[in-house]
Amino acid sequence: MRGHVGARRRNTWQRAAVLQAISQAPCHITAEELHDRLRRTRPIGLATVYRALDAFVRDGVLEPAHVGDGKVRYGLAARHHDHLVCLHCGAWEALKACLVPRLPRRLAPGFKVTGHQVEVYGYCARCQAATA
Amino acid sequence: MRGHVGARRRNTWQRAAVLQAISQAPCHITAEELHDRLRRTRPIGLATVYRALDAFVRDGVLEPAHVGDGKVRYGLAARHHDHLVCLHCGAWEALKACLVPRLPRRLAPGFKVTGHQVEVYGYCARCQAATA
DNA sequence: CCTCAATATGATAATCGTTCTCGGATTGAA
DNA sequence: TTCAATCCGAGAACGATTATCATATTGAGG
Repeated sequence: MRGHVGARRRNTWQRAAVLQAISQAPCHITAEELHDRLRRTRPIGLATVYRALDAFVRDGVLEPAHVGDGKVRYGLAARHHDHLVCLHCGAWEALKACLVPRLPRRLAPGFKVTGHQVEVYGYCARCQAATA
Repeated sequence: MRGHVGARRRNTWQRAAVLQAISQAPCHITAEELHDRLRRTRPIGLATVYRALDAFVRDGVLEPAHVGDGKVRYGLAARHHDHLVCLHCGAWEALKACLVPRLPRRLAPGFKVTGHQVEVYGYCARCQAATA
């Protein structure tokens, strides 16, 4: 990783576009999906998208989420990142309700909490039916 | 993914070794770490380790955990998978206490919950000090 | 105890998300 | 306007995981 938490960022249309696209996405989105959307308007490099996402995460604007499919998804830091994940087929869906409404502010000495993500594991209805 | 939830599994020393090594590990472990440990005793293929892990996850014996470093960690399904993750340097540490003691059994129609993982995001003490 | 089809293993190639490299373009403070 | 710091884009490199495939093992049935 490079840069600093409070490092000076330059304003470029690429970063503005990344942030705007993410804020308009219905839910968490991958770097590649973001790249595809942005490219429909103007040419933009994939590496640039990744760099912008990394910078926003460092600045606390975006938060990453993992669903176990090998891709990192990004969303605004204020949004929830709770998912149901099927251990059999890997299918996942976002949960509307937040499972951890009151997160302790001091979980470890000096650690400043800014957000969280919950992955709930189990078996989806379809996989259960297929093996009943 | 291959295999079935209730598929017939054969007993091989490789799978037994994988399960034993994981149950003895102090905390969540990656496939590569597992492979290195197992290889100290007997030769075993990395692909075999991955296949065994996948099978155990499908059978509900193991659960995956993600810390955002691009590697999947595995642990017994009963264990907690709560982590503090620094958004700046990527450092992480496991939490002893479980943040979601009472998970609702019915989050979605037909979904059978077996476990969960919480990632708490923020900034570690060192990164805060470095940019104060 | 044998047979044999189903399944597992291992070495390695392939995949694919992500990061790195580097020459050239932009930004913004002075 | 100047210019150093920073960013961009294209593609190579990287690394974790998965696929391939020939061979070996397992275990239910005879």
